[in-house]
Amino acid sequence: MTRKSQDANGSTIRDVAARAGVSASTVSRVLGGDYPVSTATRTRVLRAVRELDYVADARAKAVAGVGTPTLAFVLEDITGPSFALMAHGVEREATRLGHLCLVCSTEGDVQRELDFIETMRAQRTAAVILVGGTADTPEYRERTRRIADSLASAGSRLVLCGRPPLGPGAPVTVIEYDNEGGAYALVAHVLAQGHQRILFLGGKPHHATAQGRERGYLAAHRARGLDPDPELLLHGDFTRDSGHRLMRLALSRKLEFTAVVAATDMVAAGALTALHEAGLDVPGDVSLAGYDDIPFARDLYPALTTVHVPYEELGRLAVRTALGRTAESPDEHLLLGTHVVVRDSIAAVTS
Amino acid sequence: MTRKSQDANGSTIRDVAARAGVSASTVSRVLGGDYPVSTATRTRVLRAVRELDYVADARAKAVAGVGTPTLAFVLEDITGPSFALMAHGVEREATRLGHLCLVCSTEGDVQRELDFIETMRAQRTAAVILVGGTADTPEYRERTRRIADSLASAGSRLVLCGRPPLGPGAPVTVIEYDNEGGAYALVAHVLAQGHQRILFLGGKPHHATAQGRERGYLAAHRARGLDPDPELLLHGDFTRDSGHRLMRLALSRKLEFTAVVAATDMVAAGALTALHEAGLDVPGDVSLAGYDDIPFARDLYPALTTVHVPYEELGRLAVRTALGRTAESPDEHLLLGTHVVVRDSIAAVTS
DNA sequence: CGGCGTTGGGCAACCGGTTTCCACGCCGTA
DNA sequence: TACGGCGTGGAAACCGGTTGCCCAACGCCG
Repeated sequence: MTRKSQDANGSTIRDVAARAGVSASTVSRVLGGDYPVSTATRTRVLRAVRELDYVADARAKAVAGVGTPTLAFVLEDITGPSFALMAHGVEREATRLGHLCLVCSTEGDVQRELDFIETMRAQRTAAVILVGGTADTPEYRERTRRIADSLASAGSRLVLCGRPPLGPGAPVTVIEYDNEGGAYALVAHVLAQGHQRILFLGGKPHHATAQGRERGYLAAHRARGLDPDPELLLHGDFTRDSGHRLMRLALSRKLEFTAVVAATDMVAAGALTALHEAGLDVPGDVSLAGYDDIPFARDLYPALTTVHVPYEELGRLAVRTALGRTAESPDEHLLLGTHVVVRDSIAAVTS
Repeated sequence: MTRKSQDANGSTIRDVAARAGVSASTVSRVLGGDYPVSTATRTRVLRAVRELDYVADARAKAVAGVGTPTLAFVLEDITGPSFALMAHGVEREATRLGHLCLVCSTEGDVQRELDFIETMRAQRTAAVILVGGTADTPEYRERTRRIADSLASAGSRLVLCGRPPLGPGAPVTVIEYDNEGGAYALVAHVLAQGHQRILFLGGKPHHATAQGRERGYLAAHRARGLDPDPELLLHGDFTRDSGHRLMRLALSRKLEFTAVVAATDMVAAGALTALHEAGLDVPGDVSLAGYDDIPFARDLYPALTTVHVPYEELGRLAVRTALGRTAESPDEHLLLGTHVVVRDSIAAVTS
C-alpha cells in the first residue's frame, strides 16, 4: 500500500531507472532501440533490467501507440474440424504478421457475438474476423452492417469468412468459398455414376451455407433434366448427430434412394454410422458423399468422397487481406474455389 | 495531424465530454456506474456517447487498473481434436469468468513458446495455460520453472495442462490426467479378450504422455506375468500419418499380433485405414484400440474402443483453479481419472 | 434567515509507458 | 579563448482513461 515497488506485480520502468541511476526516458530509449545512448549507460540499464526481470507493460505501450497489434477471431465452436482448420490458418498468419490473436466462441448465440464484438472494439483490435455461416436475413445484414461501420470508425476492420456478404458499400472484407458450385460438381459426379434418387441431408433451411449447397444439389439435377423428389430433401443441422438422426429417419420411412449426399462431412459421418448400424454396406448398398473434406474424411470406411474446401487457406487469406488493405483500397470480396475429391464411398449403379 | 478528433480512430472520452459540455471525469462516472450523477447530466452524456458511438479504450482502462482480465492459452496445434476440446473448455470457462482469451500455436517450436510466454508476461495476463505433452527432461524442468517464477513475480500464473509437473516448490498449477492408468486398464481389457501378442503404436520415446501410456501397456502385461515382445513396440508420433505408416511397417515386417493398441485415436485412425487397405477385417482379423476418445472415435468403422479423457473438463478446470486460487493457497496438482469405453473394435480371440 | 449536510461536478494526480524539447558538457576549430 | 556543434540524458507533455479531493449550490431544519 506504500509507494509500490516489490508488489506481486512486475517492476515498472521507474524501478529500473532508479536502480540504474538514470531517468525513465533513458531506460525507454535503450530498450526502444534507435536513440543514441552511451555504452556505459546502456550496460547499466540492461543489467538493471536483467536483475529485475523487467518487461515493459504491453498495455501501457499500446496506449502510447506502440503496442502489439491484435486481432480477434469469433466463431461458433472451435471444436468443429473445419472451424479448427480456419482458426489454425488465422492464428498462423496472425503471428506471422506479428499480431496477437484473441478468440471467442459464441455457441451460436447472437447476443454473445454482439457483446464480444463490442469488447473487441474497445480493445482496438486491428480486425475482427467473423467466421461460420448463418441465416442471411435482412435483420442479419442490417445488424452486421452497423457493426462494420462501428468497427471501421474505430479504425478496425470487419472480415466475414464464409458468411453472407452485405451488399455494396459496407466497409467489410468478405472471403467466401463456393458452396453451390462444389455441391453442383459433387452431385453431378454422383448422378454420372447412374444414381437417380439421391437423398440430401441438409442443414438449417435458412442457413446460407446450407442453402448454397442445397441449390447446387438441385441445379445439378435440373442440368440433367431431373426433378428431385422433395421427399429426399431432409433438413437438420451440420452436426454428426443430425446426420445420424436424419439417416435413421430416412431408413425408417423406407425412402427409396441409392445414394446419400450430406451437407457436411460431419453429417456424413453420422449417416455412415447409421447405415452401418442398419447393416447396410457402403458403397455396395448405398453410396455416400460429404462436404468439407475434413482431415478425418479419408479415415472413414469407406474413405469418403467429398468436396474439398481450403479452410486453412481461407483463414490465412482472411487475415492477410484484412491487414494488408491499404488506406482506401476497395473493399475486397474473394470467392475461393472448391473441388471434389473422389475416394471410395461412391459406386456406380450396376443395374 | 491537428489536435485530433475525427481521425480514423474512435473518439476519446474528452470528445464526449466536450460534446456533452461536462468534464471527462463526469463522463467516466456516468459510464462507470456507482458515482452519483444528476439525471439531466447523465442524459446529456449518454446522448453524446451514442452520437459519437463511443467506447472506452480497454487498454487505457487496463493501465488504470480496471481492465478486462485476459488469459493466454498456448498449445501445439489447435487442429488436433483433443487440443480443440481443451481449447473449447478453456475458452468457455474463461468467458464465463469474464476473461478474454488469447491463443497461440507453437507448432512444436520451443523458441516460439518461450517468445510467446514472454509476450504474455508483457500483456500482464492473469494466467498462461500451457497444454500438451512434451519431453520431460531436466532442461525442460529448469526452463519451465524459470518461466513459472518469472510469471509469478509479474502477478501471473503458469498452468501446466497435461504436461509433466516440475516437482515441489514451483509456483505452478498442474492439471494432469492418468495416462498410465488408462493404458493399463485398456490393455488389461484387451488381454482379457485372450490376445497375447499386442502391437503397440507408441509416440515419441521421450514424450511424457507417450511414456505414460507405454508404461501402462507394459504394466498390464507384467500384471499377467507376460513379457511383451520388444518387436511389438513401435514408435512414431501422435498423428494419423504416423499410425498409418507404422501399421504398414508392421504389416510389411510380417510381425505377428492379433490386436493393436494405438497411443492415440488419431494414430488408431491411420492404423485402421492401413489395415483396411491391406484387406484385413477389424476386429475379425485384428482387434484395435485407441486412446483419447475423440468425438470421431465412434464414427470409425468399427466404432473404436478407446480410453476416455475428459479434455474439455481439463480445460475448464485449468482456468478455474488458476483463477480461483486465493492469494497464497498451496499450488495445486490435480490428476483426473480416465476410463475405457468399449465399442466394437475389439473381439475375443476364438483360437 | 443562517448553519449544515448532501448532492453534483471539476481539477489534478495517477496508471506505465513514449517522445519532444531543451540543457549541459565536451570537443574541435577559428 | 571564445564559439558552434555533437553526443547524452533529463524534464515534461502526452496517450486515454480513473479516482481522490475539494468546492459550489441546494434544500432542510432549527
